[in-house]
Amino acid sequence: MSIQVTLPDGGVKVYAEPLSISDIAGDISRKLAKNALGGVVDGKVVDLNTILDRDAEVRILTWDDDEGKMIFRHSSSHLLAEAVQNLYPGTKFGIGPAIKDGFYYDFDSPHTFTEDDFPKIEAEMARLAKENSVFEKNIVSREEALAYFRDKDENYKVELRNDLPADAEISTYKQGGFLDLCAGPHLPSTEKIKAFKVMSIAGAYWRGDEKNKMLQRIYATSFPKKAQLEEYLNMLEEAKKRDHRKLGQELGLFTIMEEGPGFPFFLPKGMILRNELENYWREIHQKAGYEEIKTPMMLNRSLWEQSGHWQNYKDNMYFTKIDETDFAIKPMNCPGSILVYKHSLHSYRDLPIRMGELGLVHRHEKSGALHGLMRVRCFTQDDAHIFMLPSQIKDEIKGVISLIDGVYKLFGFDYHLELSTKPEKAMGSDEIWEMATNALKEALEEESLPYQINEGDGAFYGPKIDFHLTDCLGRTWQCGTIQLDFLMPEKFDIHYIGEDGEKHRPVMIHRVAFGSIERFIGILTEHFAGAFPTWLCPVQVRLMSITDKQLPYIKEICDKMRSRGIRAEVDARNEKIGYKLRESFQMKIPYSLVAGDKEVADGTISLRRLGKGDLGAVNVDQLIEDIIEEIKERKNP
RNA sequence: GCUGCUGUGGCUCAGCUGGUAGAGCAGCGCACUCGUAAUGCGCAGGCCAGCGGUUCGAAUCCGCUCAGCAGCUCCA
Repeated sequence: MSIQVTLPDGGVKVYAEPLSISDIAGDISRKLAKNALGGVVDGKVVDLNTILDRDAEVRILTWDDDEGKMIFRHSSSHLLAEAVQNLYPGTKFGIGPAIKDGFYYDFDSPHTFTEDDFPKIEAEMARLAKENSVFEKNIVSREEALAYFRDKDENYKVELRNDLPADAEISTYKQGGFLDLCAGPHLPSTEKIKAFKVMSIAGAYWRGDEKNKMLQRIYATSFPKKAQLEEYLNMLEEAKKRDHRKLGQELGLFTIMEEGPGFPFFLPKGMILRNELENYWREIHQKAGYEEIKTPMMLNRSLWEQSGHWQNYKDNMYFTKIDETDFAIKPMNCPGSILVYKHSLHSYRDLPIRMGELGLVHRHEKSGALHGLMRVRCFTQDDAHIFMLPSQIKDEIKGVISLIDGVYKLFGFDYHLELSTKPEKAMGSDEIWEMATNALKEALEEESLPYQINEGDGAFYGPKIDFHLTDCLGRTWQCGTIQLDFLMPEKFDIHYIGEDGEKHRPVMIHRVAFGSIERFIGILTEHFAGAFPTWLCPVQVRLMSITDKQLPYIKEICDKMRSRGIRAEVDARNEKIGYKLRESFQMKIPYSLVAGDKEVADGTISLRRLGKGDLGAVNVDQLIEDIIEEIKERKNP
């Protein structure tokens, strides 16, 4: 008998006797043996010490593989649980999975954890890791599992065990003095876990259900090397510096006051940025054949009942009364757009009709959900609704995809697509849903765009394509969405007159590119760390003089720039040049221009470009043309 | 909404175990007229989130409310 192992590169190794994944790694190279964290056998992730006794395709997992990281972090979470078990007797255990960037474990403990406990927990974890306990796997019967955890009064584990399918193989892993109900896989032993840090503590509902008890969740992260942990912590620091709430405050873009929780105020500087975004938006939509409308912020309740929003979202809507009649503040723009469509008759020749609206919507978000500009109670959707013939669906979807693609490319965002399918609270028949979902799929496939399926995450009236963009720190944000809708046209009984002179039902697309302008500004702020492209900058140029003597000279240049549409200002304060420059940099102003006697004599100006240092004296007129060009082209820094 | 934490001048923060507020920055004034990330001096600015309680006395202790932060839940 021999065992044939096929490796990812297509290479085949033949072994005479059963052997472990770890042995295979060792046979490939010493380095791989050292770095191996687990394996994949015929597509299944397994422990490194799993014995292979048959032919299989094998891949060795290291830290470079996502699955490898998951194994490492999952084992780390068991280490955390063991530390907590030792330090805080009486604690019951929930679940402890690996997540992106780390892991957590949920505890139900008589002790209330605080940050002060972190060093103690870390020290205990370090002690346990050094003991290099082996992760022992045991297959147990349902009864054994039940008996063990019931005896220990581990009611959460008992619940988990009870919910496992009757034919499921139940396994436990034990390292040191900690035994957990766990499917694995795990590291061979704890010694590889060299660098870890307890990050935070937070409440979390048992099994993610807000009806259940809230447990204490300890978040932590771990790495094979100390340097990697340091790097990760530095990245977090960087993200913290870029926090749009902090930068929004420092740069004077927006503020949120106690008087209006979740209702942001845009300050003059933020308003400039916002208007620039909206100008850009109007420009590209006008080119793409959209018309712009504005619909009322408050409309009769019956409209929302007709659309289905009342039934689905009334708890998150704001209401008021006018003369005994209920009105709702709009949480969405589509019913308004539909009324505009209905307002006149449409011929098939007029379709598609693309109606855009920068619509201010209000939604009652729970107080705990609010977060700067990212999650607010009123925001502006850069919305549009396309009414079209069924035959136009694919082309319109492609058109929208290309429009949104252009928006993200402009800011240098990468993105990926997700297709969200029928949710539980969907309206409409399965046939309609299938038709709509297939239309979206076909459009994506014809454009050869890769996408993931996001099962059950569609809107109640239709499936959607979501754009998830990645910022420069690698974080992802869901922004654009394209929703295909056969239902609203029916609910609102809208139609067009076809070639045959009869009434027909149009199909609708709902779509946004920015998503929420407020949120997009938040994302841009973090993406650019406040150093926006010049075209978006509230102040594009700041002029300063060495002494008061050159003030008239820079004022003249400032006027010239302003007359050409550049947002320039003079810092006329009687301060040293270093002081004035410092503030200019802190305000992330792209162009800092300095004039002393030399520049006045030569008719030049000294240029210091944000992030590029002192560029020396330049010709003023040429500089003006360059800046105008940069703004016009909407170049990135 | 839930769990935990926080709330002091425009901003960032100090204020030990309760004795009725302090700094830096920003602002204003004066002097200096200066070459690429903070010139010096002076002035002004706070019912310590709000309400109630304990106490001879509360920014400090307790309760409630509001707001914020980190998660959870939710996000058409």
